[in-house]
Amino acid sequence: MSQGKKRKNSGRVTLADVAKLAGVGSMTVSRALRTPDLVSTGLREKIDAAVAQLGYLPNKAAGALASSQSDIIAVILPSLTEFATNEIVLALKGVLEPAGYQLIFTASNYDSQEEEKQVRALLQHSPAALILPGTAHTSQTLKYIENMSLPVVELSALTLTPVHINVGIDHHASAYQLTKFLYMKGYRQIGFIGAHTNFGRFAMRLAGWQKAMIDHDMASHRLVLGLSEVSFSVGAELLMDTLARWPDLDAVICGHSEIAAGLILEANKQGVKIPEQLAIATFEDPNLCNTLQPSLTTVDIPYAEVGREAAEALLQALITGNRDKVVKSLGFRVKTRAST
Amino acid sequence: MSQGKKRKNSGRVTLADVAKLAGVGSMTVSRALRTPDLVSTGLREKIDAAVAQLGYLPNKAAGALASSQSDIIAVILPSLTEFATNEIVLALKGVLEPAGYQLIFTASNYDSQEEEKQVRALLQHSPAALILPGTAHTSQTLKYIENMSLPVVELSALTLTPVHINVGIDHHASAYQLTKFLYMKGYRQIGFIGAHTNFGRFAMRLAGWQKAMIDHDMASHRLVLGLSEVSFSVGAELLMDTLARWPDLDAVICGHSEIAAGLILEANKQGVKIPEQLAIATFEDPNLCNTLQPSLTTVDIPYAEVGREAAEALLQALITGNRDKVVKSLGFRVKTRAST
DNA sequence: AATTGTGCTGATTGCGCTATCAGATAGCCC
DNA sequence: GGGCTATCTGATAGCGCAATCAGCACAATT
Repeated sequence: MSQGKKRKNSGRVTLADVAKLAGVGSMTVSRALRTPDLVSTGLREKIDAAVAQLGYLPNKAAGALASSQSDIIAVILPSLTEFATNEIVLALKGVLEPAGYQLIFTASNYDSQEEEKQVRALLQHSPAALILPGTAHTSQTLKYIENMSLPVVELSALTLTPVHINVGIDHHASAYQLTKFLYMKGYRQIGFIGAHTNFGRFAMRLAGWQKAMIDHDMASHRLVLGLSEVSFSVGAELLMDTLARWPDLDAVICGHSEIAAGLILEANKQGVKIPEQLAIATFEDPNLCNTLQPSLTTVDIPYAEVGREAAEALLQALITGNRDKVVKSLGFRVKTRAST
Repeated sequence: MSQGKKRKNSGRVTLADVAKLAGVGSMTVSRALRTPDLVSTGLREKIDAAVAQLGYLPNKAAGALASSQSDIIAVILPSLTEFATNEIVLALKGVLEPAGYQLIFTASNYDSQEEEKQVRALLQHSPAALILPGTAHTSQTLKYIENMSLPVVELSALTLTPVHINVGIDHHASAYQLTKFLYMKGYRQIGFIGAHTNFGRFAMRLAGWQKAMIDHDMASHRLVLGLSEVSFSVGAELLMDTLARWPDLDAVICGHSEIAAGLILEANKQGVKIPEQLAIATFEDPNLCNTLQPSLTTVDIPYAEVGREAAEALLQALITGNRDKVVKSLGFRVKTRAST
């Protein structure tokens, strides 16, 4: 027997096993798998056969270590359960997975401290790129990112100081436009209902509404903020409260479509006529908003496009190594439906 | 100058850098980070300071290679855009991330060939465990899994030949029960509308409906299968077709809640009275089904519980190293709403 | 006082792979 | 035929970390 090795190998099939079976050097196997053109046909076939016979799977951890390159792209989203998330995830996958990247997702729950934790965890996997929400980041987060010097994408919201690539929507403007739209329709007592309003795009929407109200000489004080989570039932609760508080309200903008949906369901129950007694408008989820009765006027936001554009810009940056700042603002439009 | 190294290091801060700054050996740093109790207080503090000063982040690829252990858990889901997915993902994250694991998700789109590709890609990251849909796997998939000898969870559907841990729902029985429920309510001409019916749980539901129809001496031929994707609009299209084809239909079970939703929306438009003219029942998505008017009778399926139970069983297997087969079937119940 | 622990630390080695470079072989030109 | 690419192959070293084990100081035991 040979004198015991200091450490036993993991038992996996390795490059060396394939090389031995094929009767070549392990470097040739490595090449045959990654750059087949550089290997002669004969050897390549022998190697492919050996790979198939052994069911060899490369160990990417070892590869990443040796080449300091990884095919992992880390994605942090604000939440995993929103319409926007779904659209963006599908778009990112659609572009990046065919290009050979593996995506890892986590959620920050609109909390920059939590985001920092996630960044710390994800960067340990040496990802090829990092995708985050286009919101404020902690200074530690920025330091980590700088240390790793990798391509970074900030998504969904536009930011004043982009790290690298920033693809998003001007949420402030979208709320402004929506408010203006209601103004044009003749509404004057326009309220705003939201929650989580200190975070991300919701804060921007609130500000956009306020600005529009002031610019058009309307009173901007009719504001209700739910304290708990965003959900149908919160919307339902808020309806009667709001009406009791401001009986003269003729329209309301909801920061989230879930809340708007809750409002409508409750209005139907209570016999409040939409839009005759109260017009409702909101953002984002066309599927939900079209399902409701009456259907809901929304600002349609092209999240799929946000994801696609971001992924494509990132791919460019990965290929060319170019780290110039890229900022792209995508449009939106008010989609009129029955609720206004 | 020293004679140039054969390869330059990646520029990252490494354990050795931290060690040098703290004036200790790198092995001590490694210990201080992973098993702080084994390091004396003085050194530990010096090391912590050095880590903070340098912003050191461990390289998990290197760690995984050295220890042949990884904190990655690979998850393959049938689809990323379904209610079930959302619930399961949140439940898995809720249990496994606090335990220190990092989840990677991909989708197989109900295609076992695609699943095989995903398994091949994911196993290259040497995950600590693999979570897949509890459906049939290709023989190559099984071979890969066997070679890696890692804990495996099959989720959502029960399988006849579990690889290891299998937590799921008896979808066949759920459809049987739902059909029986309609029978008890007095319906006799019960149809089934679906799509994707050759895959996963939808096939089981179809079979469950058929069995129940036969067992209760009802005619089991009123079946409509949409060819395209599952969506509201497909449901809308199918309604009038179905009614034209089988005017005597008094109830219909939809394999997917999206289709049921489409049916209801279209029925409202066309003036078809639900449930007077046609009762509708379906599965899964309580949020959607409660939002619709009339609300939809469903089989409620506790996907969150599926995810949680699976994650906990997996955690046990990871900790104890136990590879005994575990099969867990979770219950379901018919939730009566206005549509029946 | 000699022995045996006990607690802590660091040198060395190897995980499986790829970068690098040195050979080997074949083809080509003058 | 000798030199010279062009093309292919493999030996070696090292990526950053953790397993292993040896060493060392000091306490406890007899």
